[in-house]
Amino acid sequence: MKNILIVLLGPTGVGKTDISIDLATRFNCEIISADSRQFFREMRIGTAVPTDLQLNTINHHFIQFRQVKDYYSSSLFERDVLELLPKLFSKNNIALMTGGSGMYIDAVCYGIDDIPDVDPLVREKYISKYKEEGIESLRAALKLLDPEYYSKVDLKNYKRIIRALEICETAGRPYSSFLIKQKRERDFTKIIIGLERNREDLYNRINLRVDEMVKSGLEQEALQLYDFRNLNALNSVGYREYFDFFDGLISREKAIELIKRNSRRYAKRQITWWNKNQEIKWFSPEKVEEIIEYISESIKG
RNA sequence: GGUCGGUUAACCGAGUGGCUAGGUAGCGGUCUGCAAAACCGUUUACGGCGGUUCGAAUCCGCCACCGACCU
Repeated sequence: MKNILIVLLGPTGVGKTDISIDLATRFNCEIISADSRQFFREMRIGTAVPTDLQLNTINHHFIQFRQVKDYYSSSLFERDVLELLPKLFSKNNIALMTGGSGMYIDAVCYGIDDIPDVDPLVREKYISKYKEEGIESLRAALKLLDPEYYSKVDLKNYKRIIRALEICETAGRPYSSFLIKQKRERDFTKIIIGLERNREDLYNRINLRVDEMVKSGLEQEALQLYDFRNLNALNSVGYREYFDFFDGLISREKAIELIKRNSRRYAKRQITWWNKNQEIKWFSPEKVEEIIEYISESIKG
């Protein structure tokens, strides 16, 4: 019997969590969360982690298993998921992965090139270089070390340039030489389900959900994480806006308004990411029966 | 009824005769390691009708609407 990974994806607020519970119950499988912020145990309200009831009903993996100070990446996620899957498949040939982090999902589904780990000090060096000398000096360095990538990158995006530079230095060869971009074969079948709603409904849901998070104490949660505000994990919608409020830069109302806006934009970016993936079969979250039917058919076929 | 001020894109808002202000929201996109990140692109509007002018958002007249004050 072949192993199957059902992937349930969709923009933030579309309704993935509830459906993932339905599907996991129906197919008697466990859930792998592919949400780059739900990984962190200190971030609960702002990342809309499943309820305790949901977590108790279905076995979840990769939820709140790291601390905000920990380093984690899509590559580590690929490794960890591929390590976990055989264990899940030994119990049942179906597993369900759900989430909204496009790059993490792609890493599991299609693989990601092997690129050496970077010494944090090297990274620090280039970050300082950027801060002190500006992006122009980064460009100049990249042009020298990796002209091929230089001709392709977005030269205004300092993050991309820094990444390339730190790899060049660590490996002693151009970053672009690592970018094979070959899809990896997987020993399981993927069934990729996308959830979509019309834009207006989605945005209304996002706005309402933010209000609910606020009622549930998002401000308090953010306040507790204030000391960690410079960590990458906290450079997240729902937290950084509150940090600005704590710093007196904006009003509380403004912070909440910005959380809504930034969540909407995030959702749009997610949609854009998936737009070009022809493997995704899209459904309305209202049509759970159709999704189940589609999965059942795919499993048989 | 009168006097004055105002009416600019979804919103805010600058612009006094020719040269697409700007901002925000929205929309579209990029993407191989902290990705809920970072970055890029984008909407040619001047309340209505006439007039002056080679040319009007800009000047003139009338009308409509909004606001303030007067009666």
